Amino acid sequence: MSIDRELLSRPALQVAPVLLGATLVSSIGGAEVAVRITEVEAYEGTADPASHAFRGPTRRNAVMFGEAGRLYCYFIYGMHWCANITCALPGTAAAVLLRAAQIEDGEPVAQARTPNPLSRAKLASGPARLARVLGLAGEHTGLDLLDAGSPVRLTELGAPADYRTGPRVGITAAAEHPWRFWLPDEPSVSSYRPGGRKRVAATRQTGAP
DNA sequence: TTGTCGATTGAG
DNA sequence: TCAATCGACAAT
Repeated sequence: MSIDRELLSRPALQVAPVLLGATLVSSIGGAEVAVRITEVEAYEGTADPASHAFRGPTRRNAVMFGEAGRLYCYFIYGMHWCANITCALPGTAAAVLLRAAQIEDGEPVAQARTPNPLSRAKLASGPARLARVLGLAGEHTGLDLLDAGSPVRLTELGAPADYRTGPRVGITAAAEHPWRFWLPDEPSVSSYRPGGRKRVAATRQTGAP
C-alpha cells in the first residue's frame, strides 16, 4: 500500500494512528535499516502548548509549517536526536513524533549504532533510540519521506490495526491529552514516564520539621 | 548577551 | 533519583 501526501496532510491527531504499523526505511550511511512503527505521539502546532511550534515559526521548527511527509529532527537534552514526520497542510504546523519501532531489517547496523548491547525489541524503543538506529540527525530535517530517491522514506502503511491511546510522555504542558498512540502487545513500545518537574515555587517544602 | 529548560537515556 | 550536555528561546 503506497502512501500519498494527502493522507498525511491531515491534523496530527488523525495521522498518528495511521502511521502505526508503517514501514520506515533508512539508507543513511550506505547501510539499510528498516523498522515498523509501533508507537507515536501527535503534536498539533500553534494550538498545542507542548509543540515546538506553539510560539510560532522559528528556524528550528520551520519544516513543521511546510508540506506534510517531511522529516523533522530536533536535538534534545544536549545529546539526543528525535524524529518527527510533518503533517497537516502547508501553513499549518503539526507533526507526529516517532517514539518506538520494531527492527525489521538491518539489525546488525542498528546494533552497531548502539553504544551498549540491547535486545532486538529495545533497539528502537524510545524516540532517541529510534532516531539513533536509523542514523538520523539534524542534517536530515526536511527530507521528503515520500520521495523514492530519499535516503529515508515511508514505504508502506501497515494494515489498519487495533491500537491504544494515553498521555504523551515527558511533557509538562497539555499533559492531560491522550495523544500518544501505540500498538498493543508490542515489546518495542517504550515505558511511560510522567513529565518532568514543574517549576518549584520559592515556598517549596524542604522536609525539615 | 545571559540564563533556563528540555517531546531522553542510562547508571546508581 | 540524578547526571550528562548543549541548542533554542525568552528575558536582560
